[in-house]
Amino acid sequence: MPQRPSPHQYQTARPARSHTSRVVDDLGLKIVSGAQQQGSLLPGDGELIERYGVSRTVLREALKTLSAKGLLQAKARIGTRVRPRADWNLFDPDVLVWHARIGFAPEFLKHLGEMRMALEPEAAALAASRRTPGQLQGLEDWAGRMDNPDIGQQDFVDADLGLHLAVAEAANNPFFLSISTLIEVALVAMLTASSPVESAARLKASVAQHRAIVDAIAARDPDAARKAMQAVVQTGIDGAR
Amino acid sequence: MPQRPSPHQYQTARPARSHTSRVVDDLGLKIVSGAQQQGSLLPGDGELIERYGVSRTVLREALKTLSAKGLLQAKARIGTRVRPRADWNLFDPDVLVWHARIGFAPEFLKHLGEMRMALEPEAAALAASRRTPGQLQGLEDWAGRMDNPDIGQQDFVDADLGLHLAVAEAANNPFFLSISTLIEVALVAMLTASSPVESAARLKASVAQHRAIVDAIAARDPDAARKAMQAVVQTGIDGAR
DNA sequence: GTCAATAATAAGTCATACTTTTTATTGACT
DNA sequence: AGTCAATAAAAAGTATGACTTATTATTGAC
Repeated sequence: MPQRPSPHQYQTARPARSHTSRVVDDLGLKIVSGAQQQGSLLPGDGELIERYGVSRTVLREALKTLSAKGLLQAKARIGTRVRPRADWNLFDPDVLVWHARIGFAPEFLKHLGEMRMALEPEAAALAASRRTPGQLQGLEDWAGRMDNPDIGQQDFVDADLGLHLAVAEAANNPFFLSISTLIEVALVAMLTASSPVESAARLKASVAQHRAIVDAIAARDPDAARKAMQAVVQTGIDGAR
Repeated sequence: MPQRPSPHQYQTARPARSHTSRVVDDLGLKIVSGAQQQGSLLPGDGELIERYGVSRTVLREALKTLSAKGLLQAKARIGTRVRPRADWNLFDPDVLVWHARIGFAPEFLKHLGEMRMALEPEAAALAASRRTPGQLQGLEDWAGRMDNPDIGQQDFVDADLGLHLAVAEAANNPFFLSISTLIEVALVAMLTASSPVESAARLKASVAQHRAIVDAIAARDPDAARKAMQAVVQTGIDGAR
């Protein structure tokens, strides 16, 4: 049973409101949600052109975009099929946001948590050995923002997210940059799934956990950084139940 | 100094030799290789249409595909720019294969190794707790194939790759399926970078290491599986140095 | 019953004209 | 001189219609 979608505004939310992106968005959402099933054949151009009230040009460019993300495959004489989920590029920011928009099924939440547990602790460990002085300063700043006692709910989430993204960046490995949207979606998903109003005690504990990550990175201690991040991610997973 | 590209045939190698895919391929390679620099403006349609000898339709669909992968961004009145590498979807199979085709810079090899080290041990740990009987059988089969004393070079690589992909699949988490191409590219990269003819002793050691992974997964021992996979990946990284 | 010619279908391509968005320029007005 | 709004220009975006190619199913000869 999917949780309700969160009101969070994802970075990926494109202001590009062209006809093409409207069609991409709607079809992408239909596919990810299962309204257009895996392996199924899309309606022919004629029907889709009529459904969306666009030209063949727009429709084809939209299908090209979805094909590029692994969601569709066109074959002559057959038509355009929805590819099996195993072929989707789940790390694609759009695909991730579509998953977020349909609400988070517990199963999906679990899978997201497992990815965070694989990636973020390693990112923290790498950051500990490779962070630049400037990156460390950025991390300290984010930790400082979280530590503000009368911080609002939204600002806390932003600071939390900012810190995690800063860790990923400080790993100085471009692959960890590519998972920024995954971190964003996963973190927001877990915070959304947990109680909307966290107790002051829990907030304080969270701040301390995050501070431990930054301290370990400051001390250039990869193992401590990894452990500290594992604790944070585990807390997030537990909170989301 | 990039290593030479390997002769390996990647799964992603599309037989789709349409005009569009030719343009996508060529431009994608130019961008990834840096021949078309990050942040730079692409030539106007007129010039690209002439360069590739295609229609505007084909050119636009190619640009849409590259935009979908995060490589390009179009803005009215400005033109189409190559986005900074931080925005590329490095997990996209095509983007990965383009990286492979230009040869592996030591830096890129290091980053790939770090990703493997983050992902594969966790996949092995998850597989240990979640693998189905059928998946276990598949793993045993791959290990058996590697163990053949008079196996050829190519068949050994195939079995090696097959086993790693089977572990990722047995994690029963769709995100780990999405990194199949990453595993493939990284593994081939490391085998390519290491000595082309491995000694019999090293091959035997490799077989034993892989067997340990399968045994741990069979025994439903996540920690042992994680450790065994870490050893394998570390060996690959060391060999590539 | 096999196999090759062929018909049918949907994707792919081309050419052209037009619309919208965004930025730079121009020129009036304070 | 400096501000600001009207306007021009450039490039992306959209629309339309006709045509080509690839692939599969059908047909018919052997």
